[in-house]
Amino acid sequence: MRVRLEDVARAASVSPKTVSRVLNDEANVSDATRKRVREAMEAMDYRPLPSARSLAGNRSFLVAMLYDNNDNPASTYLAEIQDGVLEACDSQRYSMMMRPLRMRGDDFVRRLDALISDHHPDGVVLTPPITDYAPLLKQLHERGIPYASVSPMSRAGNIGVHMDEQQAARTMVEHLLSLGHRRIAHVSGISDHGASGWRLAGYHEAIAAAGLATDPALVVQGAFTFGSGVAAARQLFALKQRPTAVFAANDDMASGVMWAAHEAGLKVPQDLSVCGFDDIPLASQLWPALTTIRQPSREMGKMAALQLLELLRGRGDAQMMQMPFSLQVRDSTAPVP
Amino acid sequence: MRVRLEDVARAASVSPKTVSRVLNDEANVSDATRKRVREAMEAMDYRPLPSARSLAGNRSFLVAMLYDNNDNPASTYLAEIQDGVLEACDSQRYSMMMRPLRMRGDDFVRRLDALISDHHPDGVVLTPPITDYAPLLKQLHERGIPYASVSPMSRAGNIGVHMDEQQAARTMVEHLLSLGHRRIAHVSGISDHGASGWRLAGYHEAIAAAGLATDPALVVQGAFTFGSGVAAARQLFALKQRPTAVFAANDDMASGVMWAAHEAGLKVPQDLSVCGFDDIPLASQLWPALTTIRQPSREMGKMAALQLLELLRGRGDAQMMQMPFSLQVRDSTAPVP
DNA sequence: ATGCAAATTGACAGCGCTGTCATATGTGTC
DNA sequence: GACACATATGACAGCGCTGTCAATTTGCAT
Repeated sequence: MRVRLEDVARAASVSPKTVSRVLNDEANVSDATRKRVREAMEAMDYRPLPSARSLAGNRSFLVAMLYDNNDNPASTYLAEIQDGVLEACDSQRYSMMMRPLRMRGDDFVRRLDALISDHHPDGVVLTPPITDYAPLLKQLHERGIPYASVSPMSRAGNIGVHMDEQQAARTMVEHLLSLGHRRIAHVSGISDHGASGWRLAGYHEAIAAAGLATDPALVVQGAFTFGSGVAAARQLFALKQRPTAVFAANDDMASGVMWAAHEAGLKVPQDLSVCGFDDIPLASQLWPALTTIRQPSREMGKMAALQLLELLRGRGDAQMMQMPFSLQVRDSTAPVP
Repeated sequence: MRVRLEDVARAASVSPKTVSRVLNDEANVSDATRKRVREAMEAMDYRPLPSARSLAGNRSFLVAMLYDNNDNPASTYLAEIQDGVLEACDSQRYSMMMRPLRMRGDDFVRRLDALISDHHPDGVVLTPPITDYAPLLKQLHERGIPYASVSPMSRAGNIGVHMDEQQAARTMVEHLLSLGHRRIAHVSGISDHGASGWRLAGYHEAIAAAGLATDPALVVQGAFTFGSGVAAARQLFALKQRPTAVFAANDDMASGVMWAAHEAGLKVPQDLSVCGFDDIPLASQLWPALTTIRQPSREMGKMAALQLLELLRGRGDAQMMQMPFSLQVRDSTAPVP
């Protein structure tokens, strides 16, 4: 039979309520009693029943990780974040649940409400691209659900983690500039993903800082997919003065650019330098291996979740943490011919 | 304030117990009453509280999806299965939870027990490679936890889905044979993954059926990683009589083989045909695009979960379903020179 | 109509925990 | 030593639902 809180109480010769206090790290338990109870719990391998705790305490010990699977077909990026969030939740004996949530569709609020009513998460972790969707944040506020974001930008008042994508993009373009490139193209992402804007801004910033003129023809809109990278590259290669380097806003599109280069008979990196963003597994498996930006996704998920849990515990010191990126120079970028 | 079962009961002029019966699709409720209760639920947008249901009913409405993240670093394969499982669970108002579980380590049973005691899943979905790990299955039986597998083979008495990997591998090799290849190599996977054995068996079967002698030098052990594919290929290319085609047991290794071919100055597919297994996104993004086997991962996850839910509902008609595979012929395989 | 089994409905306790509030025990002050 | 006050502990109800079992109604053969 299951060991209940009452059993522990009897074993430790205290009231059930005191065991409950120890279980929840509440104040007003003497050190001696606390120790005795802890030992009894340990000895009996006591495991509180989540449903009973939830019912009585009106909290679920559940964190939901929200993601938009519409524009994010089964990406490894999300899987890594998930891994980190899970690790953080486990460490504090919270449960974690993945919940897809399409931004699109007018029944968005209803679907979000259903999600909350059905699962009662104590808090949620938001992942790109739904970190900045206003109706979502508004609804979470109204429902009183705390949240933390894994976000491409820092937003006042929010907690979670962010990586300075603009700075990362700028660093990437500066790498190309240092190799002597002057005609540097950019393939941008879906415009309503925050990330696209920041990466584009970093590109512009670097170009401007180098004293170069911006050529609108060198910026082509993509959609974060392999195919859109191919299409964008074809467009770029058709220019009278084709670029000597292409910076794609993610690795999938960069792969597409490389594919199109093959197709056009351009050798990478001899004739064309190509670089991406994200460092997906594919990046190091391509031939040549792709120069890209690496962000610590797993760590970001973990940190964001820890911030959220901090908030749930009532401690006020949760914050927005900045995470580092790193430039991965591989074989797809080389000095300008 | 939250709408409770009691509120619905009052609105429908029945006892709470009757509402409970309707909620749980139990027998012995007249059609008229059932309809009236359903309408009241609908009108009031009633959502049962999971924790109360769990506590009173001794079931969690939770399905855990178990995976071994040790040899499966953030793969899209798992993400797709997860998607399918989630869809199935949602459709029956069950919750779903991902739980990593390393097979390795002597505290395996303790970790599994902790997982069960902490979350109380009503059932679990097993994913490769832990579908056939005997201590796991034994422990699940002892704890009385039903499970369904997404498995590379059919095991008597188990429920879930399986894909005939041996047949698929055989089909792939037959494709190479039909292109005229006779010296066909195989790069196998980690030996304690069930999948490796079945794919290897399919390879042997096809070779034998074609009346060819098996050459042990043409079968090289890999580890399902890109790097191990490179290493295996180098070994194969060093043979006096090198193969004209390589069938790798998964796409990552096939990519490695292609990389090594580049390195060795061999053109794919002119000088060497290469094919893989799984159809990961990378497969169609490689240049040349990879010929491979596609399995309906998402659908498999969904079906496995539905079988499990069937079992949980007490209906006895849950079974092991066979799922179809499809040969994706792309650009990495061509007639023998 | 009458009796009897089957179908339908309801009363009530209790799942394992926590919130509220009362009680007991210690601590410092003059 | 008497008092106020803080700290520590416990008694008890109840969270929202379901299991058990008893009560009632219905259907059907007589």
